[in-house]
Amino acid sequence: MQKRYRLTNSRSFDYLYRKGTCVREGLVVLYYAPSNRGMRVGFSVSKKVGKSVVRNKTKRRLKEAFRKHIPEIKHGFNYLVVARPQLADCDFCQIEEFLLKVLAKAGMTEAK
RNA sequence: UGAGACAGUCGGAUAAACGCAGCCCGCAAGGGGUGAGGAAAGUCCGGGCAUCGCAAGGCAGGGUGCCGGCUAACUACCGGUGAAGGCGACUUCAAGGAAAGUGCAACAGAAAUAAACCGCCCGCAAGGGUAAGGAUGGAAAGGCGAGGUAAGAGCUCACCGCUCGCUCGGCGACGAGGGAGGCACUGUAAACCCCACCCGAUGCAAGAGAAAACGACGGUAUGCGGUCGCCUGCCGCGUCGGAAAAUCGCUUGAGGCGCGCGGCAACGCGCGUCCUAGACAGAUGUUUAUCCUCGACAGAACUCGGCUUACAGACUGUCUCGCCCC
RNA sequence: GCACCAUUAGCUCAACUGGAUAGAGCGUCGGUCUACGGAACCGAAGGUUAGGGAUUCGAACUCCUUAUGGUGCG
Repeated sequence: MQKRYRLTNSRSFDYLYRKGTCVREGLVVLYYAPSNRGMRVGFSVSKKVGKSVVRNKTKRRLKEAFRKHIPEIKHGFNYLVVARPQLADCDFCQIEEFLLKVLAKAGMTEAK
């Protein structure tokens, strides 16, 4: 995922946690809020998920899943994807499925 | 063939497509190449590097403690000595001083650093001699045997231990031999302590750029401040905002690999060769194909040398003890 | 990343300078009382002193090491 799509400071994270709309689906939680600088996304995998190896792997898979679907996702919003602990046990297909579901529930996927 | 000791190595492979982080080439489009570990971990020691006030003196505090070597440095590495354990290969050990001084040693026991409860002997008794035997304890006055005696006793003797000289070997710790003393002198220093040696503090969130203009508050040296707990000494004259981000530090280093030489080894020297992550919400994933033994512990954040801890499985070398066969 | 602290019964804390049996409150369980319950009173159970090793005659206490939890520094 290219750098221009990333959230890069903790202020944005705090803003999304406080003011963003929250949608839960399965083992993935999504926060989103309107943005005036295109689309940006951050990923949060806490220490509850596991050790550093497990957390990094989970985060990479989330990134890859998000990246595959960037063209279908509405721009003009900031997103924050939070992983729940059991997500570390899922394979990539499940993670992708959870991500698409939560985005659909939020109404952020554009009809093809 | 079985059991074991020590040392060491590897840590799924190959290919393609789409992606990610630096780097290089290119005007651009794009292309090329590189990309986690043996422990990257814990942060237990020691350095490099950086800043602080000249890093100076003293006290306090801390660390280390057989000998020799190695190193940038270390108590942690290597080799040896001694002690303990193991049939053995081999392993483990913070291993100076208790005769500088102080403290502690519960309970038990007659008695705990000191001598008399029972006992034994002499004696009518009073009293005296004695440290063999007894129970306690972690520790009980060198051990054991013989002589000796009223009974006993290093009182005497042999052996062993201890202490102090001597000779020889070793750089040394120490070892071997032989001699003398005649047992005074319990343990504990990871108790205080003594002796010897070492240590300034803070850590890349260090710090550099970086210095200010200006504004607000305070207001005079017997004071205040200044990366040492205290003192001396030294230096400066206040505090806050301005000030936040980007950049640098940031990867060529006591570097890796190979060969040769010296050394038992740690390690050193020489030659050749390679450049091999450098992010800052923080880079390794997804899909497909083939193969196998179906893949453990685990993710760099300034850096290096050690230590410790985690680890599926596979492999190599040297050695020890047993059993069987020739 | 760096610097530190703590761990004792189910919970909150004691235990002196290392000395034998690790103690208190709350909670739990049993009993007395009551028609029943609460309160009160009586009694009991509950401990690998976080794990391992070392020093010592002897360790909750001293030393080393590991684990877990927590704190500070932008």
